[in-house]
Amino acid sequence: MKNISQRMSSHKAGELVKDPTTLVETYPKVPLTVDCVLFGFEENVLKVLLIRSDLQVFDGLWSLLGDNVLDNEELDDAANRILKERTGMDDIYLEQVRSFSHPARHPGGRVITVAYCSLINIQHHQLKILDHELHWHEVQSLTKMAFDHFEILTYCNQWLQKRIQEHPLGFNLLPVKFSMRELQNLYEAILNHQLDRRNFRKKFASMGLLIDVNEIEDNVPHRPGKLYKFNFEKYEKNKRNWIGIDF
Amino acid sequence: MKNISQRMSSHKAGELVKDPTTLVETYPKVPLTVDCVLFGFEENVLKVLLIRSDLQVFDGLWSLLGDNVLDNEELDDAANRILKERTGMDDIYLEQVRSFSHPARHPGGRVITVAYCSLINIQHHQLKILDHELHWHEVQSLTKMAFDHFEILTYCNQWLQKRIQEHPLGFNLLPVKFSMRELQNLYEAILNHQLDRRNFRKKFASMGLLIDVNEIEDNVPHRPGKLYKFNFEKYEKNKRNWIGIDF
DNA sequence: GCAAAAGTGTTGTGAATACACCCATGG
DNA sequence: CCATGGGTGTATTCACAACACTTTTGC
Repeated sequence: MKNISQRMSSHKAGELVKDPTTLVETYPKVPLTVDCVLFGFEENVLKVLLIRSDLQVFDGLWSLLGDNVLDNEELDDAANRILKERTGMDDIYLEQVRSFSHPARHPGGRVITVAYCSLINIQHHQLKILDHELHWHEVQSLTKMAFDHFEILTYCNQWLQKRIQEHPLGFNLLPVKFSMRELQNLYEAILNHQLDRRNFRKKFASMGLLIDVNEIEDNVPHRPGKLYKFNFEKYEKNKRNWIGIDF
Repeated sequence: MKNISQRMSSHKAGELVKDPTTLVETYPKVPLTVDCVLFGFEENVLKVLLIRSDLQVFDGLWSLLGDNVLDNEELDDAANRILKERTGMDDIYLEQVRSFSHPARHPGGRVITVAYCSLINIQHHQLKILDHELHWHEVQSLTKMAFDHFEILTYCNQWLQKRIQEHPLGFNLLPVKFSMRELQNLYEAILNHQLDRRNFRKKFASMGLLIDVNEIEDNVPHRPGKLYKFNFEKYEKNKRNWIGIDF
């Protein structure tokens, strides 16, 4: 396969390429997939939606939800399509994380994949995941998966840990109305770290991004907590710009 | 082109795929390139290394340094290869940023590209860039480029702004020995923001990651500043783990 | 009244900010 | 001696961390 130096020497320096289509036809082509890491939160545990691998070499192992990218399909669209096919939902938080390209990552030959993270509220789509091949798995309990999917999951989990500290992603995993306790449980589960309850509440109170909906928890065997929803509009308006060296 | 539902219906549910190679052969294939955003720093200005596009439709426009990914080549390797071909250097800071996949981003048809950022010290490789098609361009002065490269550059520039505040990347753009003034100029150029000189020095002093090499600047028309080098070993040992909500 | 979690305030410490003067060097 | 930028210190403000008691509800 030609690399750029060889191609460049095939036409005179300074001479312009008139037919880009012919040029592109000389490029090697690779099979490209998107793998979605669908995170959810249930019973105070961070979970990920997995499917049993249908490859015999990975017999019994779990894999991420992936599919090949279609002709002329944007990667974002491919990820949204997979999400829709699996959960029936659209308008879901979804973000590209990174590409994985180890030549031997797929037993069927060279396949490059682009990992996407999505955070979904498990309550909101329980209907579609009755398919017995799909399963919400505790993130912490996984060690081995099909392909390089464990590596991808680990990377996305770290990405999520960092991301959730700087952006209000967590609210996508919670019900629209949630208690402070639920919010804190979510952060503790994702960060895998205990947080001081008073300081946590103080922090969110001082941000002024939670709206008290004047409702309280129901059916709890103790004093019910107040419910809040997140003020996405205010957040979008006041997004801060970071200046500050910190490492 | 088949998507996953169609493929899945072509073999019985529960039946395992025995020949992954045949499966992969059914995947659509796309031309894949890597584009390197090579940042440099000179005359207190952030620059990027560009080449004149050799496509006629982009006549006169500048483009990033890119090349197609070779068969069985890792993306990281492709990026390093391009870097080596263009600057003659290896062991350079290089990181994958994200993929760009708009179907019409390349006039020759569907080409997906993965953007990499690299930070290089302009002084260290002046020899190889005498090629008249290569040029260090001020990042701030660019508005229009070939392909979607202006979009990629803008994205990478923002990525760099964030990254440099949390990781000691900046030192890759400076000479091994540098003055506090040079360091601050670099940060101000990248962040596009003035910083208080005393607080900047205090911050870096308190981190304890700068080694005083007991040398001073030369040939400056004023009191010469002390020179430092960055203590990469100490940084690697003490890398901090972030816990803290901030948005 | 007991268990269980909600709700709340203060204090200390360290970091970021704002700000002004003297010093060393070259010309 | 003058111009230029190097080098330093302090006071204030703010954010974070640590920490304990009272309140409300279900049972």
